[in-house]
Amino acid sequence: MNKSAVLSSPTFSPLYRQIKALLVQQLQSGEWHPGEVIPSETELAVRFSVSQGTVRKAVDELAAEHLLVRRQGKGTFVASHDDPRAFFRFLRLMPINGEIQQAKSIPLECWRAKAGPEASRMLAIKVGDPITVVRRVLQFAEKPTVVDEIYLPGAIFGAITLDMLRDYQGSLYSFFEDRFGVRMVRAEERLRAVAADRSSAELLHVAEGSPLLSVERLSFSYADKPVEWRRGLYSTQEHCYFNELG
Amino acid sequence: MNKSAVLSSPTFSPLYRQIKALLVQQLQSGEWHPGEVIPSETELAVRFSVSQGTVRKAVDELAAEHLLVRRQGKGTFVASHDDPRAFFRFLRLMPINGEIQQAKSIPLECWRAKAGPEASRMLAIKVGDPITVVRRVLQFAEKPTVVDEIYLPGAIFGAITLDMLRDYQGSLYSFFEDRFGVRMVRAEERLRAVAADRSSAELLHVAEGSPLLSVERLSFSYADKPVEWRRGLYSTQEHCYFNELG
DNA sequence: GAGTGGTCTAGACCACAAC
DNA sequence: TTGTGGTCTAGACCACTCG
Repeated sequence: MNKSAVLSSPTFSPLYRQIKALLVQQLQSGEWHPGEVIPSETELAVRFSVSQGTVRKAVDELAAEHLLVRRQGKGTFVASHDDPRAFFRFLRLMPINGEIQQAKSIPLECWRAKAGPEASRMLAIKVGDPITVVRRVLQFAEKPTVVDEIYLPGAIFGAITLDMLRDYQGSLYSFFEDRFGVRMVRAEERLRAVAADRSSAELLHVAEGSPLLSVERLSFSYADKPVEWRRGLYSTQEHCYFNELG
Repeated sequence: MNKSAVLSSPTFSPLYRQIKALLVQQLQSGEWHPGEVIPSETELAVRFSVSQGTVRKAVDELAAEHLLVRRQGKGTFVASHDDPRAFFRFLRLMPINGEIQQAKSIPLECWRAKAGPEASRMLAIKVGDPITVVRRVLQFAEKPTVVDEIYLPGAIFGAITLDMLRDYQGSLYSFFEDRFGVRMVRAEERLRAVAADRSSAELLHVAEGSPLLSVERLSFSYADKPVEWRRGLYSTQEHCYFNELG
């Protein structure tokens, strides 16, 4: 194999990154599903005609980005939102006092709409394209704590119904993963403090006008494709948004 | 060197982690200062009697944790808060519209006190131990946006005065680094939405009772030693707290 | 050209999990 | 025992920076 031709190309990309891109492509194409093992490093090395160390470096990066999960002695797996270790990566709310509880999602509404200027900009679709909107409440220990409004491109999630959401056991991202083959890989959140509107105040059992944490999130799938935009209002009476600055 | 004795010890720690620990120790002891180069990989390999690859893996992890910064062709440097790339790692506030501006810190007060139960718990010191408290406002484009109250262990920061803070050009963490040799390595933040009290409302030019973002931060130096606890109130009229969920 | 970090290889051996 | 990921080594060569 003529490596020098590859290595000295004008837009230099090391071999392991090319391997990485191939692996991401496999993940994106749905060849390997969340929770499944991928071929061993030695097999991938043979398949791509590179050394095991090069595959290793590619897998290392994908593991650091939480696309893959390594388990010594068992193999390398496609990351999944079913994995309990992934639960609190996208929901940063924790009780101020007391231990962590599991959240319970209560879907309220689900309807179709056409993308307005904001949704179309966020989701990188055209104004007027179909979108699906979900409204739900999140409870901790029976107490309503978050109200979310979730905007999804209809092209992908057009088939969602309220009943599907109600029947599903597990997190919303597990639902997207299992039912629609869409895995959320990373997200951007923008937080502000706002006053509770009447409707949210009722749902969260707080006074109208009391301070709530507004969390806008844009989630991306493989290839940095935006696939979900949501706005949540968090009651922070008994919970706080936890963040680690590395 | 008898590696097997090391490798098969009951609390197994790979060689590169031991090297990493040694490097952290050097950083902590102040042998290498922020902004300076550290010895080259090959020299460290000789010094520690390991291969260059092992040193490399140790340095890789420290670079990922932002303790070191690698620059191809130049060397490996001790990370510093003076580096513009580090500015926005600890201040996650950005304008909702418009481009990023530089923050301006306005120190208001600086006094000594004795640690109460909360400060002592956070800073891992005894109740009654001396602490230094700083109060300041942060401005963006001349608009007051954040009011901070900062609690520091007096044993380390007892010498701080309001004049020192006023005279210093640069961020507070650069100040700690330059003047006290204390480098903040990571931090935990807890966010809530609260109503503005009278004093903060005046400082931030908002109405009393309007929603503010409360950000409590505990910062750690090397060896996970807590060295700063602060509470900030952020006005999120024109700014938002940006967070990336990896 | 000399020195630094960055990539790639090949091979040996260790730790862990499963059968 | 076998197969997986994890560690460690030694050496070659590439890319970048600076004098």
